Amino acid sequence: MIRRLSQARERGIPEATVARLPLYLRALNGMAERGLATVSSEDLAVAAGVNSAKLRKDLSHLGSYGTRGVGYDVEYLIYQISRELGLTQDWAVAIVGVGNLGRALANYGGFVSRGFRVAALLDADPEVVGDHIAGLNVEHIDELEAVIKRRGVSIVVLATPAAAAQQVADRVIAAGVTSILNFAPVVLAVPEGVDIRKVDLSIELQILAFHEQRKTDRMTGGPAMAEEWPEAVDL
Amino acid sequence: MIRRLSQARERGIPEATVARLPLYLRALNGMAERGLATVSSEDLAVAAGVNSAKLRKDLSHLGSYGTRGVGYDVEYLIYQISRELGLTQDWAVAIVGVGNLGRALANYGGFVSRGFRVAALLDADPEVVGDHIAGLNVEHIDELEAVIKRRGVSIVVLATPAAAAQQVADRVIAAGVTSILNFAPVVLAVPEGVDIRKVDLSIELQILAFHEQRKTDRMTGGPAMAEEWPEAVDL
DNA sequence: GTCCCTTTGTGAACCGGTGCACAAAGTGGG
DNA sequence: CCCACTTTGTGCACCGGTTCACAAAGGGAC
Repeated sequence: MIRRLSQARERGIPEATVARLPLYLRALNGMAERGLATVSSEDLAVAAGVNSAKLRKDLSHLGSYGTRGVGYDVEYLIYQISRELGLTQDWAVAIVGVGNLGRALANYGGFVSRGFRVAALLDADPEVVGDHIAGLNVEHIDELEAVIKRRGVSIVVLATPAAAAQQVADRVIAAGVTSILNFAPVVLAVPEGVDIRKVDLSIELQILAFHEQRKTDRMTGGPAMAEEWPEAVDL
Repeated sequence: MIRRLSQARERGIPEATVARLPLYLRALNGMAERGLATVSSEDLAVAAGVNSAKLRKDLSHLGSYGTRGVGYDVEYLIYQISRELGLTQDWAVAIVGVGNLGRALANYGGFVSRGFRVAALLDADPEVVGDHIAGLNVEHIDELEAVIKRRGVSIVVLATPAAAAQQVADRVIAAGVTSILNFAPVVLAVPEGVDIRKVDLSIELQILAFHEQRKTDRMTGGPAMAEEWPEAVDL
C-alpha cells in the first residue's frame, strides 16, 4: 500500500500550471541568490509576472508547502518544484541540425543550468560533421540511433530544415525517444504518447504584427477602411 | 458612417484564433505551390494539425470566405489571412543582442518570407560592433533610438543577456516601439499598451522533462516513490 | 492562553475556447 | 427544375482555467 502523503496530491497537474512552474522556479532562484529565506505568494507572483491567486492555486496542486501567516520557504519550494518538473535528474539532450540555430542552442547556457546536458550534436552535412562546437564533436546523422542508445538521450531538439524534420522525427521516435522540441516550421505527425513542443519564431512575429496593425489602425482612423479589398463585394 | 461589410466582422478576433492563423497560412502556401485551387476545411485542418470545426470557426471570424459544397479558394484565403495579420505591409524589425542567438535570428529565412525585414542589428560589445552579419552592419547600442526612428522600426527582437533585457526594453519603449519579442529569460515589466511575446527555450525543455518524467514513472512503478522526500513529513 | 494580524488554500462564479451536430447554402447530374 | 450530395457556418453544451473572496491556519505580542 502506498503511504498517503500530506494531502490530495493526485496525479494530474493542469497543463497551464506545469507551463508556469519553470517561471516560478526562476524567480525563486533569484530570491535564493539574494538570500531571502521565505517569500509570500504576493511577492513571488509579482516576480513571476502572474496574479497571486493563480500562483497559490498552482502551488496547491503540488501539495501544501506554504505556512499561513508566513509564506513559502524559498529553498524548500525550489526543491519541490524542481522535483516535480523532474530537474533533480540529469537529462541527456541531442540536437539535430547544426545550422545557425542549432549552434546557438548548443552554446545556450540556460540548458546546462537546469539539469539538461547537451549530449550530442548531429547533422547530415559532411561539411559540418567533425566540427567542434560547445565542446562537442558534431556527428553524422547516420549515427542517430546509435548515439541515442549509447548516451541515453531522452529528449531531442530538432533544428533541421523544414524538409528534413518529419523524417528525423520518425527515426528518433523509432529509436524510443518520446519528447521532442521542434524548431522546424512544420506540423509533425507523431504517434500517440509522443510529446511535441513547437517553437516557431516566424509565428511569434506574425502574432505581434497582427496586434501592431490593430494599434496603428486605431490611431489612424476607422477599422479596415484604408485598405479595403475591392473584390470583396462580389463574393 | 462606416460602410457595413458583408457580415458580422466585429473588431476582436479571439487570441487563440490569431495564434493559429499563421499555421493556416503556412499550410495554404504549401498548397498554392502545389497548384491547388480550392481546399476543404477538412483537408486544410489536417494539413495544419487542427480539428476541422475549429478551423471553420476560426475562419468565420475573418468573414465568410468559403463556398458551401466546394471549400475555400486557396489564393483568396491566403490574401485574406495575410491582410488580417498585417503581412501585406512590410515590417522593419531590429534585433538587439548579436550573440549566438541574435546571429541565428538574423540569418533565419522565415522572417523575410513573411513581410518582415531585419532592418538593424545592435549590440553593446565593441568587439562585435562593425561586424557584417546577414548583409547588415552591427551598430552600437548607443544608436538604438536613432536607428529605430530613422529606419521606422516597429518590432524589436530582444536577444540580449538577461541582465540587459529590461533596460533595453525601457529604451525601445521610450522610443515608441510597442511590440517586442523577448528571448531573454526574464519577466519584463512594461506599461499598458505594449505587447510582449516571450520565447524561452529552457522553459520548453522543462515542460518536456515534466512529461517525460511522468511517462517513465508510470513504467517503473508507483508514482513518486523511488525519490521520496524524507523531510516532507516534518512540515 | 487569548487576541489580532498575516497569509495560505480553496469553493464557486465566471470566461474564453473547443467540439458536436445540424440547418443553410451551394454544386452537379439528369 | 428538382433531387441528391457536399461542405460551410454556427448554436449550444461542455471543459479547463482564471479570478474573487473568504474561511481556516499559523505567528507573535502580551
